[in-house]
Amino acid sequence: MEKNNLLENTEKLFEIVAVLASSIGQKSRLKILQLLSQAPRSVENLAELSGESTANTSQHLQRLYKDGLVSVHKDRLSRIYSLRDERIASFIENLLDLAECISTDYLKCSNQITNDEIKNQKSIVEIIKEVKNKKAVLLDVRDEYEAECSPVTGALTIPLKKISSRAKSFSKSKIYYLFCRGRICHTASEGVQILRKLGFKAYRLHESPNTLKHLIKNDPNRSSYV
Amino acid sequence: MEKNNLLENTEKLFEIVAVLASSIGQKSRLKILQLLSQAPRSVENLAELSGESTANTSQHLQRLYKDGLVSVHKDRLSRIYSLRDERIASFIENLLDLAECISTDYLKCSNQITNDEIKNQKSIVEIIKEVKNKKAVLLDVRDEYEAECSPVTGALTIPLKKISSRAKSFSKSKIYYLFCRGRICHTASEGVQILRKLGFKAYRLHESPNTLKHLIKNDPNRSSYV
DNA sequence: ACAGAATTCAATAGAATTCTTGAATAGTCA
DNA sequence: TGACTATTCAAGAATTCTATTGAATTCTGT
Repeated sequence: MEKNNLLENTEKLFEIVAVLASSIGQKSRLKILQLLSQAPRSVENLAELSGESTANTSQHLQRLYKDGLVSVHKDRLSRIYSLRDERIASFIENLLDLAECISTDYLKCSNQITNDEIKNQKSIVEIIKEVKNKKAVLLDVRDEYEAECSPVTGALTIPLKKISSRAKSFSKSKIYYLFCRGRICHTASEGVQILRKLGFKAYRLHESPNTLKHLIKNDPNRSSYV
Repeated sequence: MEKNNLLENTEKLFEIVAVLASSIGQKSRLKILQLLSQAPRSVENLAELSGESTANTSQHLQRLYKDGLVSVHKDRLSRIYSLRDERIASFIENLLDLAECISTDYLKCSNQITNDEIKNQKSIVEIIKEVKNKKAVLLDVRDEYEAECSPVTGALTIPLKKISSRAKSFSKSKIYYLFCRGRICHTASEGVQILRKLGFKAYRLHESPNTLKHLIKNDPNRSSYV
């Protein structure tokens, strides 16, 4: 009897975890979660950004809600969805890391301007030190709304669109480290291309805003940020 | 042109990650992965343990293989599948943690004898210290094969079946911490019930063997284990 | 109260997944 | 070689998932 209960519980647990994973395991929903990990958004907004229809997006959001991944609040006519827990964002990053170490070919794609070039020479911690010492600049190239909603202390926010105009005030002696939504987003790569054409030293970081935020926070020498 | 490539890459990445997550997000496959994170096993073996048909298990294994989660080698007539990377095991643990913090009701199930009771009083690190100081005993109640394949240094292996007979040599003054495959397995709970009926102080740990192994390894005072 | 906006609902068609069955294959061991 | 074993293959039925459409709902602001 007791044993049966335990078995049932185990079954239930497997079920719950499987549902959770399969909730994430769908392209449209993954996109939505990726967007929400940057900033809260309305249904219409998410639909537009993910390129799906509104009704479809709404349905996916309802599933994500049911599975406990997102929360909602109302703002006038709209319903604003957000990630229910910050840990979901880091979990998805985790998933990307796993994909990286598992999938053999997927990231070998050609024209990526990443921190791979410098990865083995400089650790992200070193880079943050450089930024702190004003030898380098951390550039957040996401749009203003996202940068505002999940800000990275110590980073300069310059949305991709404005980067070429703002570059006039840049220094050729500094190194520019660009980041966007993280590994799955390529905005920063575009920014790097632009800056390099203009003759600056620019690299892309794969780390997500969230990761960077925490890395900066835990930097023992972070006093100069405050 | 370049921009399109980047967009395609992004799409591809979403796809890859979604496939990976949905590969994990299915009950039978999750079970298989959970089993494989303890020890390598043959198809027939996995089928039996997970309660699915052989053909079905074989098919799931093929999908897991295609998605890069498991590897195979032959041993006489059988094909022995194993987890392709240790990180997959910790990723799944991660997933379980996420489920824990997200799902509101799932773990409130009644008759669980867990380390919840002691969680807020003792951290797992303290428990390991107790074990080191011989005040407590760490009991691995998985079967011999699994315990042998993913051993935890410092733990005493006593499979559930043998626990009541082996308990004769136990001490009433010590605390017994039991663990099994981790959070999703309830063998340790059964063991706790048995030991308590016999009058011993027994608790279940939720941590997986892998986690415990690492915790013990990183214990600064681990010298006494060697 | 009413026009309009944002979202959800309901129904459906098409696609994909999962499990089952029974046969086919490949390899072992005597 | 030939019986046997473990696994895979192939085909199909049942189920579930996804995207689409257009209507219904709910709420805002006037």
